[in-house]
Amino acid sequence: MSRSTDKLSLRPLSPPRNLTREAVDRLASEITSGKLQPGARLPTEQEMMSAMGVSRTVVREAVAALRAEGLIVTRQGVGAFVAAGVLRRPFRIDPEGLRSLAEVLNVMELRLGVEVESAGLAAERASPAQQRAIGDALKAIDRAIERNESAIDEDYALHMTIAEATGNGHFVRFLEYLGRYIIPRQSIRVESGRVSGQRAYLEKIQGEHRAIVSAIRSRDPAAARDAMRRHLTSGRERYRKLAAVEVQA
Amino acid sequence: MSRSTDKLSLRPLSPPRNLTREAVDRLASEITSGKLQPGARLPTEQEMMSAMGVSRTVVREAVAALRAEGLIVTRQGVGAFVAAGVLRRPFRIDPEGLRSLAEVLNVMELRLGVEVESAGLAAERASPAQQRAIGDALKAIDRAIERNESAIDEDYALHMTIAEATGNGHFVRFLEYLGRYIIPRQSIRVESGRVSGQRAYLEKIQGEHRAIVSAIRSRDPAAARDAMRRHLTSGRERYRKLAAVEVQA
DNA sequence: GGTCATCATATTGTATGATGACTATCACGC
DNA sequence: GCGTGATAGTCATCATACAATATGATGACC
Repeated sequence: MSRSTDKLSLRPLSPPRNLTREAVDRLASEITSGKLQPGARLPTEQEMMSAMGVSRTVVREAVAALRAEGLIVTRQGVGAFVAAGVLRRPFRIDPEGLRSLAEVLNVMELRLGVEVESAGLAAERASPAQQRAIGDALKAIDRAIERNESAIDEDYALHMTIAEATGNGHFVRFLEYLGRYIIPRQSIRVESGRVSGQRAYLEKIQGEHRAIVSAIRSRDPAAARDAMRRHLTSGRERYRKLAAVEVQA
Repeated sequence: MSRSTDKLSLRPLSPPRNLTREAVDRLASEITSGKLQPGARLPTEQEMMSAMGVSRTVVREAVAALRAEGLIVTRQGVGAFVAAGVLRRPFRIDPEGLRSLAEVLNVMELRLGVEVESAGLAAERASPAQQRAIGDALKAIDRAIERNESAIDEDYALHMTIAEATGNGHFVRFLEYLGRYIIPRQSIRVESGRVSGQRAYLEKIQGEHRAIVSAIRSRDPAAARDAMRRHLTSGRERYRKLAAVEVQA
């Protein structure tokens, strides 16, 4: 830590230029830019080799990568073709972009939209068993607070149980996908914060949780949505303040 | 067409089992099953070769595919490792699953959550230029209706402009991803429906659009959210009825 | 004239060996 | 202890060869 290189900032240098990676990018851009229409045939491996000046290994690995991403399909003895469903590429959030506070907040906004609807649908549809699961998840957070734990996992579990109560698997999967981006960061604050304040903070959050669950119990979608919106909005504010403190520290 | 092969049910044979594909599946299952924890090191290429009895070409292509999917990362001179963000795999909706009406409705629900929030944020944040773009998109739909067109593209464009007005790129990208799943189907109805009813139907939808845009213009997030919710909810109902008719036909 | 077997050719799939580049590790000298 | 250099392990790339498959042309057969 005492090294003087900290302030030198002679980093990124060059991103380790990797031929395969380069080839993948080039081909991908040809496709996504529309130069190669869906169904169109790609150049043969030989042509790509000479065109890009690389060996067949590189070309084949690039093709394998694009095939894995679903961008192209290959047929032995025939050639490689742009996949018909290019437009249906997976939705993904670049983890690298999450370095900045703004990006994290952006993801939280997306999550908010999904979770608000999730709470509303849960209020409409939750089965008795699901209602029970939600109640159990709520109690689990209580117990974790009692044990003076951060209750991160239990918190995530509650949101997940609510998503499951929508009966719509997409909500669960989307939250599984997004949740991981958001939750871990929150642990930073709890761990680094003063322990005395943590308890009060968790109690406040738990109050918001109770409002959500209560609305779901009474089958009031509008109230459930409002409660979830308040919960996530204040959570976003908490995160924003925390991050601001961290930056200046 | 008069051939009797129609009833023979000669299945498309077996999906051409190629070694690379097989290797990818095997490795991927090792990872997603948790046998290989994030950060764990994979066997060396040589070990995988002898373990699976394939050539290095196959191993390397499999590794390239997994790297493209973000499941593993390779470091030259060191080895291949399970990516730290395995849990953060891309969110994707299996197009095959969309055959059933229920699945399409499920996707529409997810979209509703995102778009409702999108409208709310647009009402809060839309810049003058973005407000203008939204107004233009609305007028474009009017003109399309005037021309007796289905206005599918213009409809999609309006939703997109609203998403852009959130200033949050994730909303745009998410809608780009989801939109394609939903919109195309709607065209079926319009095209197959009686033309006389189409006009009235489009006017009704356009009324909903106007309510959304008006709320965004007056910077009323709650009203914008409500209007968008009504629009998409009734859209969902329309689709449900239509699909029910189609099935029995 | 139409159908089918056969062949030539093009292309992707797989195998193998060699070489270069990068990294971690450890012995060595200071 | 700390930097230095040698060394071995590993992935990255290249080159070549052969196998498997698809396509179109050609010709035999009825």
